[in-house]
Amino acid sequence: MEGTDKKCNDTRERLIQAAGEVFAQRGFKGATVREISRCANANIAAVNYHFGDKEELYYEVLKNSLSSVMKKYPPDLGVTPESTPEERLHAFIRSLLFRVLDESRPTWHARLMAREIAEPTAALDQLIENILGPLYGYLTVVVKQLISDEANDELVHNCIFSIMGQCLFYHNSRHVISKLYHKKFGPEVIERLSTHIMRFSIGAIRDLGILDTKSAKV
Amino acid sequence: MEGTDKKCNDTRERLIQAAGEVFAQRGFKGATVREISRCANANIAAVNYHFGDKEELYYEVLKNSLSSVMKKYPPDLGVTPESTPEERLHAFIRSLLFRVLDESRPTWHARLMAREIAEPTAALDQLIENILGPLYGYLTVVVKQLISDEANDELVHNCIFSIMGQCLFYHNSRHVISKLYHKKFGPEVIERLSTHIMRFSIGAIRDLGILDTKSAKV
Amino acid sequence: MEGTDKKCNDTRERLIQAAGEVFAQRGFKGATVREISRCANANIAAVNYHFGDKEELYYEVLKNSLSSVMKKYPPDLGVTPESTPEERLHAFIRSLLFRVLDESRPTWHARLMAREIAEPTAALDQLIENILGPLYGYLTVVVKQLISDEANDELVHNCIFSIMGQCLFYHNSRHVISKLYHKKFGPEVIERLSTHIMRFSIGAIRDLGILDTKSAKV
Amino acid sequence: MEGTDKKCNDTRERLIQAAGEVFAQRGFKGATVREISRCANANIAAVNYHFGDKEELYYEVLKNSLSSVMKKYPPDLGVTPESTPEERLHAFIRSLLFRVLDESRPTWHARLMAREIAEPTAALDQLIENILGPLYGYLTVVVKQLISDEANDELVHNCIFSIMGQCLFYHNSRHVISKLYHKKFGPEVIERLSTHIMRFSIGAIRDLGILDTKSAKV
DNA sequence: AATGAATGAGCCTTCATTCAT
DNA sequence: GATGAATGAAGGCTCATTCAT
Repeated sequence: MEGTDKKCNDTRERLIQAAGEVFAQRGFKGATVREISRCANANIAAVNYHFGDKEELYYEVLKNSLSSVMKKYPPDLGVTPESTPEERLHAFIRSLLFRVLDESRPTWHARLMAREIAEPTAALDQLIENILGPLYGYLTVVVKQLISDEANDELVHNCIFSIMGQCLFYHNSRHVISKLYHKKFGPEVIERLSTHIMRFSIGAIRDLGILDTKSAKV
Repeated sequence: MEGTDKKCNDTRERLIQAAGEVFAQRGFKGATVREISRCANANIAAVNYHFGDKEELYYEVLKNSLSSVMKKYPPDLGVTPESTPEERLHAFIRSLLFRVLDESRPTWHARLMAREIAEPTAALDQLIENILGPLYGYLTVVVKQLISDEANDELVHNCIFSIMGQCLFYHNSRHVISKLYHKKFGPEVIERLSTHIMRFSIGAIRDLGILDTKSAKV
Repeated sequence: MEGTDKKCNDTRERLIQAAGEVFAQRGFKGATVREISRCANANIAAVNYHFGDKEELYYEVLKNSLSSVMKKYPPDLGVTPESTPEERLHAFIRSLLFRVLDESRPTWHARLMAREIAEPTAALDQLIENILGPLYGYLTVVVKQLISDEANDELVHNCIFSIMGQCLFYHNSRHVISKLYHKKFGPEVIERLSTHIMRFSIGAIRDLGILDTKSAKV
Repeated sequence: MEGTDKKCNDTRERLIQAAGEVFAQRGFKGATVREISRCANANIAAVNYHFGDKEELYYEVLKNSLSSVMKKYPPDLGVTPESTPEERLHAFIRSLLFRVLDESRPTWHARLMAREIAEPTAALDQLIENILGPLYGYLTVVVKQLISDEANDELVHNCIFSIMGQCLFYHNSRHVISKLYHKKFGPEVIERLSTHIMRFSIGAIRDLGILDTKSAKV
């Protein structure tokens, strides 16, 4: 009994893993059920048997991705209650960069989400609710601490976008960067990039914070 | 006389325009020759007649896009020889944001390029050589002027990426942003965003420049 | 048990039979996958599923044809070890004529080979290696026995070609013959033709053999 | 005036020549109007303009071929009124072999006819009436002279077929021959082949003639 | 529960032909 | 008279899906 269940869950699980890889690499349209099945060492009908159709498989993959990522990378990864806002920001950036750039591990989770962000399907809402919303919320708190709790909302949003944009850029433009500057994103490089983005952002926020405080006073 | 030319070039031109829209919206794989032909009010065989095949049409669209964009938005758009580096940076950011975000005009050019950047085809090299290379080069000069002509190369690159990342973020994450913050990117909003990115970046660069100068002195 | 196998092999087999007919009648280019599928009572995608593509189906048909023909018509069909060379030659001619002309059975095998001989594809090598080579080899032995074991090689080849040519003519020119002489190739006619070719060839070979023996003596 | 006519007839003539080559090489189905037009340095619409459609062009090519061949190779080529039947037969065979095998000249005429014989179109009747009928008729006379004027009709026909078959074999099986025996058909080889066929046939006919005369006497 | 076979819609492309000048 | 553009039917093939076991 357990054997069959195991076999069955095994196939299901292998399909999700394989589909994750393939969807992340080729996109929803570019991925074929045949390739996914082959990568998962499963029958071609297995996808429809286990998930109904290709689209449902995609949602399942994304859902699986969300819970997996939420477990592995809590938003406050590596910070203690006593950490300064600067430390929190650095940890946030570092964590995001590693998730998005490190290709030494099977990181199709982040790459798949990047795809979903750029070209949303019906699953975007789930992604926002479970991952992106909390992520942006956490970053909002950190940025507010850096500026001032009474900071102008628009300014805070803009700062968040500036930080997120810097991080995601390295993923979205990775092909151009590697063609233009022959750069590969090994762990040390990622480490230095995260330091740069942290400094760049903190310098900027301090500057803007002063302006904001002034204008707020007026 | 004009009639024949017009008729003949007309179909070809209509195909390019239609293909631009469809490729930008659905990607190369997702786009179908049938839809493109229909949008262009052309026969389905017209694509093959004028361009040989779908791939060649795609290249032609991109090439057309390049020259069109290069004409409309020269890298130093709106600056005079006497402009300060800050003014140049602002102009650069503003121009980039408008190209990428303004949906009041048929802006498939920029959207198509964003696709090509995220998921390159064989045409990426052309795009880099004709557009992205010069763009990054121009920005490099401006950033160097802001920091110091002898600035550390890695620092300069990182700053460029930070600026580009902030701008492109609004395109790549537009769906998420509009869902999370119900923001639409009208002209005034874009104007304010560009001011923000300019200030954010200049504040940061000054900060980093001081650090860099110090370390250089050591 | 038998049911599943039967159903499954059935479609594949039906496709091969139907493709044989259609290829033999219309040639590789003239045949359409749609017509083959229809003749085989199969879905149009079945060809792709079972054989990959049209070309691979063609090879499979020809390969199937080879083994089928080799089983039914061994080169020494109907002769005993004690048969005289004349009897062997008659049996050879008779067998070849029946294979090529008898339209009372589905003889697309021979007609398909005739096509392949006249307008070869990449599959010609297989045909030569498995069928034509042995066939010509067997005929060579018989002709050598009729002339002399030390017969001039060129003479032997020429005699083989003369014999083969006489036989194949009735296939290649069948339309012209039936228009000019209103001849249909029923079994008795084929029987008489084979007798004619046998006599014609033996008379000729004896004549030439005498000449050859003389010149060899000189 | 003459210029335009010349130009016009020129195009028409070039189309026929080009179509002859292409039809002979690829067959009716395999040939494309585009390739023919290109080979003839003509516009793609020229075929339909001058001939109505592809099929009509084919007929025109064949008709042209007939008259051209009839002029160049009269059935009694190279024989005098005093020639013996043996000399006539040799001349006939030699002429046929050269027409069919000699690839040093543009001999698409014969190759096209060979195609038409193997896979007739509606134009076969013309071919038979104008070329093949007279050809077979001439050969009938020669063979009758060799046997006896009162020879059995069936025997005469069979002998004709045996002779024609030997000749055409070298064309129809040329690919197999060159693969099996690495033979190329240069002028000297053709010369020797025609001598062989002549001897082979005359030897055979004499033999059969004796038999026939005997049976006729009975 | 799980599979290999079968399906039909839809893809890009090629073709002979016709149209408008 | 002659041409380049445009047409639509049909080609081979791929795909996600369903069927029959």
